[in-house]
Amino acid sequence: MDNIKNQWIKIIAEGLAKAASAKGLSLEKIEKRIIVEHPPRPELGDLAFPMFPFAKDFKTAPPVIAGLLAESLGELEIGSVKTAGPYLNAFLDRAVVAGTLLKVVGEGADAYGESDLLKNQKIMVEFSCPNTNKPLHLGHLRNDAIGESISRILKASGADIRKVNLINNRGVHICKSMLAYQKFGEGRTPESSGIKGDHFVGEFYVRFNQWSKEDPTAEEQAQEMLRMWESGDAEVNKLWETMNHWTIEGIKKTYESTGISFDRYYYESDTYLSGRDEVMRGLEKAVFYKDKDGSIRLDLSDIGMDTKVMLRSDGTSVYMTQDLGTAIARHADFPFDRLIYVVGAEQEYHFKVLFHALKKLGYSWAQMLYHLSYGMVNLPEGKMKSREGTVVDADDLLTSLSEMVKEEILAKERADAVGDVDVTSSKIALAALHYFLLQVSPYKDMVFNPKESLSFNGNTGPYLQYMSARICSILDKYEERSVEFEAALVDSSLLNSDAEWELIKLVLSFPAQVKQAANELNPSVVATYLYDTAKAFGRFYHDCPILGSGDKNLTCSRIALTKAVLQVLKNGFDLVNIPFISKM
RNA sequence: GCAUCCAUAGCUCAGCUGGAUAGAGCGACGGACUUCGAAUCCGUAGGUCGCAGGUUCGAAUCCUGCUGGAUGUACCA
Repeated sequence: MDNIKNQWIKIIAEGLAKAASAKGLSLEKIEKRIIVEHPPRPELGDLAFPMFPFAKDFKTAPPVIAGLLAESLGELEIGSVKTAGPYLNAFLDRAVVAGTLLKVVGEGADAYGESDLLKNQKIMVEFSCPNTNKPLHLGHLRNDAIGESISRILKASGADIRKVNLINNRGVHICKSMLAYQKFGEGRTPESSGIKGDHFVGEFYVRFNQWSKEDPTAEEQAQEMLRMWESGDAEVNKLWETMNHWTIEGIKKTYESTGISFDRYYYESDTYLSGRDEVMRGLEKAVFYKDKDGSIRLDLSDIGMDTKVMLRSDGTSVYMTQDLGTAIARHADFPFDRLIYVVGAEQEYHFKVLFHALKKLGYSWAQMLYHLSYGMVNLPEGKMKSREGTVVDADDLLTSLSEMVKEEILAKERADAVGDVDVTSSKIALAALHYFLLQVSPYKDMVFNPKESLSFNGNTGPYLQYMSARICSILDKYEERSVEFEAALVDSSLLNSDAEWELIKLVLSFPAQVKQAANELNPSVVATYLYDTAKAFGRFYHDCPILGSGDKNLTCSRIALTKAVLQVLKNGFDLVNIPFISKM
């Protein structure tokens, strides 16, 4: 589609130049000034060229220029033009375009949509970053969905991607669940109690908060445990290792069930020490300074901010300390051209300071760091609050979604057709969830209504899956009846109805959509595109009988188009982590 | 207080570097299954694009101010 647009820009530029010289005028940088748009309604044409920008050159009204241009263009081989007020609209030659489509998106074109936009670029993407004291919640699911999808989109754009996680496994909040386990655990384990590890540990975190209400020394005891941990106390460390393992194993199971993966895990417990060393070096180099209160700080007055603590007065680390260490370790491991932190908008200040600190420390790559800031997930009743117990647990949500899907499958009596009902249910549930989370622009806050928003009708993930499943079923039938169509030929000129034409244009615009998503770091571009395409297919197969078209060649051509649509849906699903299923 | 972000249909969201009559879904109402699975399709109703200025031939989009909301402004993460 890009090629087609560029061809037209050249033609329009030549036409304008000709029209201008006929009036004794000469235009400069015509091609760059030409704007290509899509007319608001398809019957107006396929491409639109507004003439407003040339009004001053010609010293005439845009509608007149459009007329002059149409005249100077005359008859064209690649389509036709028509004036519409101040616009010159182009109608593409449908047969030619359809022909190129079928060539480009042949069967098995798994690479369709990929580009070399970011060729030779090393990009690291950090996302998820859970604490090891409780299981994942809905907020993490948005983070995971964005991180995974962005990584896939950038990879499809040619980048060398490294997905990384950072496990927040140290600090007083971790000690709280450990302490509660010591007090109330009675030696139980996730295995012995039959509870997933992260949930098991999470229960003790909740237990601590209950206990701390009864016992005023609880907080103090947790602090003491942190000191013991930092000083390397063997017993505390053993407990820490055990409980961390439980949580991480549990969280990894959630990743597995949501299709999220990482190339490398970093652990805060490994990086906070190197971060501390880095702060000390920064102190020597006078990048940081020692405050009167004994803490080591960074002066941010040069960027209009206050000061920020890099290391506590007692020498222990803060969040900033370990993030410095982590960033440096990462660049050593994988010399990235870009590092994208997928982290909530509430941490914008933190990253501003982090990036500035690294710059001041002399790391030239500090300017390659980017905070992909995303908004909160709220509930219809308001914010999720752990104190009020309104936090939506990730595993629980996935389970209840799957249950809802399963009921639907049974109600529609599709159980026999889909094969394994549970597997299919969870795949559909995942599609509902991921589509819902990714269809919203990342930077915006969003409302998650578990009851209404995750319906399986309309603008949803399951709708997309439904359309692709329908395609599969049509293609199966076509194969079954292949004898009937043996001698048929694909003839792109037969695909000339409006429904087919809209579909063809959509399929051809897929690579451009992926590029846009990569440039904007915005998976919702792909999500929206997939919905538009699925919807256009829905219209097409209602309007245009495929197997029963009454003409072998037409059927064969429509099958080729249908296959192209399936290919685009498949490739697009992968970018937004929606499982492809052939039956539902 | 200051800083950043957000405000589009009853609800949830799209709207590309400014361009033609602002679009979907849900919900409401009305149609379409003896014909490729109706988790579908088609139609109707529903909008002062928060308010007020400005730039421009032209603004939902860019600028300024205001109102409302979110977040941040920790030796928490």
